[in-house]
Amino acid sequence: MSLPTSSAPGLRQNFVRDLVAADKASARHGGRVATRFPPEPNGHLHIGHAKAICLDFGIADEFGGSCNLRMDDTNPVTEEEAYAQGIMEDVRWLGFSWGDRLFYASDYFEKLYQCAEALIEDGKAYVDSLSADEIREYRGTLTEPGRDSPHRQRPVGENLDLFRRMRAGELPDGACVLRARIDMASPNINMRDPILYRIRRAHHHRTGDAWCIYPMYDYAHPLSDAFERITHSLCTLEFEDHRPLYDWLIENVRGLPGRPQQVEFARLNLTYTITSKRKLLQLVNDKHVNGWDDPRMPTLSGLRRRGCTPEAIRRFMDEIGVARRENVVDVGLLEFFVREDLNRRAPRAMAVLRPLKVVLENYPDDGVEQMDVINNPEDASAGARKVPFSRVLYIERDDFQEQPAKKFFRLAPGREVRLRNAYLITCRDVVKDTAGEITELLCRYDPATRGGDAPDGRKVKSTLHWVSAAHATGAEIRLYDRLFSTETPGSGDTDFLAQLNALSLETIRDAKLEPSLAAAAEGARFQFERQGYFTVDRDSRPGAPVFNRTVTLKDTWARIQGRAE
RNA sequence: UGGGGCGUGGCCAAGCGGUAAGGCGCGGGACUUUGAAUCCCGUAUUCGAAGGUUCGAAUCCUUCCGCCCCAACCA
Repeated sequence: MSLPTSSAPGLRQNFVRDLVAADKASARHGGRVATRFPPEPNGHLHIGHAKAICLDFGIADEFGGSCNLRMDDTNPVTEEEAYAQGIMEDVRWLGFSWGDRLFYASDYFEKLYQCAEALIEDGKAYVDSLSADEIREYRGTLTEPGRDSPHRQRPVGENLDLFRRMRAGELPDGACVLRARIDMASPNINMRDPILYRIRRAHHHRTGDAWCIYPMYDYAHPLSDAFERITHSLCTLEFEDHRPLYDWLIENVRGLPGRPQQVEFARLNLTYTITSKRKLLQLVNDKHVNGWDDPRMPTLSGLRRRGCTPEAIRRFMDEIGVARRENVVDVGLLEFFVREDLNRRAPRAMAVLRPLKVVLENYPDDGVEQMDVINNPEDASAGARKVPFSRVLYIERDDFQEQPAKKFFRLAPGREVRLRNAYLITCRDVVKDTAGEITELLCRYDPATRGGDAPDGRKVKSTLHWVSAAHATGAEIRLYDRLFSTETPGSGDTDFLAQLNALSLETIRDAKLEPSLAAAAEGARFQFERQGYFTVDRDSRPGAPVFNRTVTLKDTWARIQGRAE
């Protein structure tokens, strides 16, 4: 009954796949598989949505089915066309295609309306004139049953007339609603005569002012699924309690062309990561970040700008699986896949974030050599380049310790190390200013070690990256460490803003880069030796690129600090 | 005695009556012109707990414990 595991690239651990496979095998939906990804265009997609996207499109892909992109735009007050456009861009970027199957729930408004009239005619829906407060009161509580509305027995003809007047705009906002007639005593609150339509005079981004009544999610969703002949309507766990209502509508609305089934799975939670649209919107609105695509944001556009690849995200989703269990995945796992992917494709480059001057006393004053450097040891096709070397260089400040700690292998007085792809050098002296700050290192190089190998076979314990001072390109580098927020996922309405301290952004303005990087194109990704992976930001200026750090090397800094102690 | 879900190592997660996959992390080793990567090896006598059924249980039954979701004219 279950299909071979790990057939498709990804979706390995996945109960949904087994379920769909069983349905397909038993020809439950005529052997068809049709899914949909139904975002509400009221914000931008984030990493949590990526799980749903990979699942919806992945399942369709795996079973030779189709996946529709449907904008769930039934609430005009929060939705905008610009968001819909952003959503499309993000889904495409992630690597999925909906072909010509782009839909809007608002396209179904007329159809949905006709279905509602039919429901009324069948005695299965009625217009309620209670106020919102009264409806809440009549609904009962978690432990007490609800009570029938005094309007519950309104005759069909009257319901029809009122509903038509609702549509015609004869009734003010809030005057009444259309409700399904199900069971006010149901233990499932969603079944206590749920509201199907409300009056809301708001401009809709697509239908304009054509409508003043709008369908509720619970009504529009199952019917939209049926209209599109969706077979498997995948959604997150919180909609579990809505399934009986979903099924009720599928069964009680006449003439539906399909009989979709709703299947729920657990949403993705990531440590340190905010995946609440409301909070993300607040970050944007309150200007804690510079827009939805700020590299600190967990939005797909933010991750993209930060240099994260869609391949890495998909691999991540494959690996975390799909289950019905609440989960909080360590963001380090996402970072692992970003590193894994970038390691293969990002060329290496030398960059010095916090420069310390090194003068090679025995190197000719005006000498310049072009060193041959491999672009990516993981990828021979990436080729090689020339990097200028001269008497005055910069190395990383952290790569020197005047009094080296026990496990510190890099440069120290009297010690010999290798400059990557260049020479072995030995530190002879330390120059300080009047304040005692180290201003430069006086070193000697071994002319016989060009390329980094000693003819006599002697070894050094460390290899440093460097940049020729006279040739260096200045750059601005933004370091983002551990994304977003320290708030514990799922902690609800805690003051997450107070915990944004991990939304750390350190900007280094005087970093020194090897000259080849001056012309790096926007979006290009590099691994700066031992500093992590960096991406050229769109805000770069000619000759002075701006880099965002995509992700650090595996715990580099923690290890260095830990071992240096 | 409201309803609906879920509990497998630090984090995910397979398993569906035959004697605990895999990934991340972690520990150890090899290699190394990035303390990265790569490559080996190790990492749950145990599946929330307690009973029971069975030759045999994480898988079946019973009870208990814990966690999540639901009372928007949001989705």
